[in-house]
Amino acid sequence: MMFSTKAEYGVRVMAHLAACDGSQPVALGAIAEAEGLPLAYLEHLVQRLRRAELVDSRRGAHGGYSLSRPAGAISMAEVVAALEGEIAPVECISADPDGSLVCSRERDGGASGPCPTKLLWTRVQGSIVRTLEEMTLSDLIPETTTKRVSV
Amino acid sequence: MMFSTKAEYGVRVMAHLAACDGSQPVALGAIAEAEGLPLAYLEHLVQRLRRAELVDSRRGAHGGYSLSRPAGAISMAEVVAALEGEIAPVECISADPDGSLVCSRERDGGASGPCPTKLLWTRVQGSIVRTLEEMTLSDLIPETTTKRVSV
DNA sequence: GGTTATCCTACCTTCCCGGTAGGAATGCTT
DNA sequence: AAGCATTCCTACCGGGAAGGTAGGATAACC
Repeated sequence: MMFSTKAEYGVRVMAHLAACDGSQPVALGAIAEAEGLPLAYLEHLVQRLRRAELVDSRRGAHGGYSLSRPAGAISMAEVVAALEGEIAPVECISADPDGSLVCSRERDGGASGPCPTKLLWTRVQGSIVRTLEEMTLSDLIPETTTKRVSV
Repeated sequence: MMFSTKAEYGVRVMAHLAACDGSQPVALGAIAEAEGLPLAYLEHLVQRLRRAELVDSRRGAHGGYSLSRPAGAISMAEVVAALEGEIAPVECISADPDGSLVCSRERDGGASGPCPTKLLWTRVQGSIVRTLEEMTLSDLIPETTTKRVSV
């Protein structure tokens, strides 16, 4: 298992929101009950989604959460990144904008060339990120479930 | 970080073996020292590789490990699977040859259709497995390091 | 004002990762 | 045969994170 339940649960919440009519916010309690997940735990996850500006929140009675954008405009890469953090298969590949972190293999001044395993992990990372970016929330909700209001 | 150091270290060991002349086994202690990794820990990992029949072992003096097959015939998918176990991004996708495990969303008799998030995770899994299967150990070792004996 | 909900912080518990330890088995070498 | 090098096996352990709980503060609606 490579992703934690943060991603698993969080994606479900997003899918649930996408499946609902977005005209009014959905209370997290309703989602928790429908999905059979602990409310208190979902609260943590949805906060991440909110800070990433993927959902809007309304407090108070009849409050809840709603997608900040149409489902088709929210890539799964954004969702997973918000929940799980940076997408990197191994520490070797962990983001270093400044390139400070090199595989321990590269410490020796690069005489032996770059870490031979780096190629593998960058490719794996690339393929994961690419497939996540190719999908949006709207790809998760079957047509029948989508609001057919405007039909 | 999605893969543990088991995969990271184990792949390094395999890459090291692939880079060495395979005519005689390499002691794990030498690899541990060269890669700067704890020997006692590598022993665990290399046992997994051995049980998966990816490496051959020879005990006693001048013993060690060697690839069981030419590097080009060992896919990285095999290596990672041996080290990390089944490749599944989330529990939802965890292998059930018999299909017994369904997402909790699918418990309700499937009235609401299959778990909407399943599509996402199966695609992610597919892309990971595919890229791992496309690469072999020989892709990790630069030409210069490869034995140019038979040239 | 009371109710409904989000928001925030702190805590707790269980699991597994990364690593250690110690020895038994095996095979060279002398 | 003795000794050494190395794999093999089992057990153990400490720390950290994941998964989850608790309690209250804040905000909006009625």
